Amino acid sequence: MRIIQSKSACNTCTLKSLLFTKMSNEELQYVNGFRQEIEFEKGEIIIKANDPVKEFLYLKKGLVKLIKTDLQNKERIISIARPLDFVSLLSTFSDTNYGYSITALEKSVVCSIGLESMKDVIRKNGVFALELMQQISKSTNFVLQATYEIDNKQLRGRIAYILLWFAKKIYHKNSFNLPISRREIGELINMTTENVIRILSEFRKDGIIKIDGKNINIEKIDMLEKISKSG
Amino acid sequence: MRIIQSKSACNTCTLKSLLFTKMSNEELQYVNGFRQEIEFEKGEIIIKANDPVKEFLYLKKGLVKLIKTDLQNKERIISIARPLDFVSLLSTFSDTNYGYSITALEKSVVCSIGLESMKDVIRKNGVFALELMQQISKSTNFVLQATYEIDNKQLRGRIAYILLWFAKKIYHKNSFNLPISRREIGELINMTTENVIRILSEFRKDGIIKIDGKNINIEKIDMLEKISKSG
DNA sequence: CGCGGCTTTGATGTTCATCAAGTAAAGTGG
DNA sequence: CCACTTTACTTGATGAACATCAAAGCCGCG
Repeated sequence: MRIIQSKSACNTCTLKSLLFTKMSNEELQYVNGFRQEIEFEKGEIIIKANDPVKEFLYLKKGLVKLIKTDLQNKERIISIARPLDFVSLLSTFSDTNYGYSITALEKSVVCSIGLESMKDVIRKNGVFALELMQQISKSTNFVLQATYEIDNKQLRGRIAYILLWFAKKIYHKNSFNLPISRREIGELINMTTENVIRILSEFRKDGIIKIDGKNINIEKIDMLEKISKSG
Repeated sequence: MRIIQSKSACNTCTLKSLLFTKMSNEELQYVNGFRQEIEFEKGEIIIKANDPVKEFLYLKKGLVKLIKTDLQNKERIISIARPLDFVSLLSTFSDTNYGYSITALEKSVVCSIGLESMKDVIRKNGVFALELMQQISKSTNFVLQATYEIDNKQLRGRIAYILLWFAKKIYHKNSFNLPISRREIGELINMTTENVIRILSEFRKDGIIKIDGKNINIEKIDMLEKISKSG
């Protein structure tokens, strides 16, 4: 973890386009004063569950995972977030403490804005608040939707679903390196490591995908679609 | 379904205390002009999935369920909502159409406020917006949290969990009438009707609960707690 | 009165987790 | 840089948890 001496500022940030268009220049400068850019190495913990929520976080570069740990210490990955995802949205405005942990899956840069300064802007700028609300709802909706979909599928359907998700939503191509281990895939789609491996092997034997370590090559995307849909 | 000619208004409503404390009197009167009170009989559909979101809904009286239907037409109950729950929160500000259906489990009265009038207030009143945001986050967090918890338990744990939930969160006593059928319990905690019945019978035989049709009487609440926790 | 939906119990089969055991890969410390 | 340890990956065998199928009684409703 390393705090970056950033020369950039919110109002000139190329990423502000997404959400912060509803903020005035003054407001952007204001929150910029409470902003830090922090770099995390692969594997580093960004937020620990139960930490107090003191910041509004968003991901500028990299890839992170959000994890919930249950009473039996079993981990479940809630979501994998890419740049521009507002990674702390699930807890930021509801709880005083985080309900999950956040870990970097690759070298990542996070913008951390002091929570109180964000709240100040929200209180004063209802248009921005509305925009942010829609963003929060969309994020949580996505997580809920995905969770239900996955849990209704059988194991083969889950693997198909997640491979398609990586191909379409994260990497935008049919060949990519998995950013997570087999075990983590299991935590993401609720199955054991052994079965993740078994079914990946099945898909390989059936000629649906090619595997070389973490590298995945989707050969028959229509088959995957079918398996994913049929459950 | 019947529109009630209500003599009451938002600013005198006893329920405004929860959320609408952050609205001014003028604002309350304003949204009141776009407000309808609607009564639904048990079993009536309040919102159908894919309906356009035109209103902000909250439950004044009764009990409702939120249902998601998947591609295989399998239903899953997302949540059961009591009065003061803002039943449409999950979709209201994120989608143009509802992602789930809402059905009355008993005779219910719903306040329906025109969405645009609500948005007007949000845009002008950031303090209210912040309050609403926290409410949205709490609702979705609860749903997510419950979903993960339930899915990590085995069947006996799920039944124990849901019985305790009804006793503690809905009826506030150890004897109550189930508002839903065995099949619906299955849809709520992700198991088949047969197994819901089977495990309820087991609990009965073990003297943990008494059952008479829809009436449930919890005899050994500590046992239920234990079963719920141990998974 | 009969029909469909809800409830119940038992029998059967499938899906999946668990256990075991071994190989490969990746850190770690001297 | 090499021995050592740990972590990731892989395959097979076993058993448990759960869904599915089947059959019958019950109740409310047209």
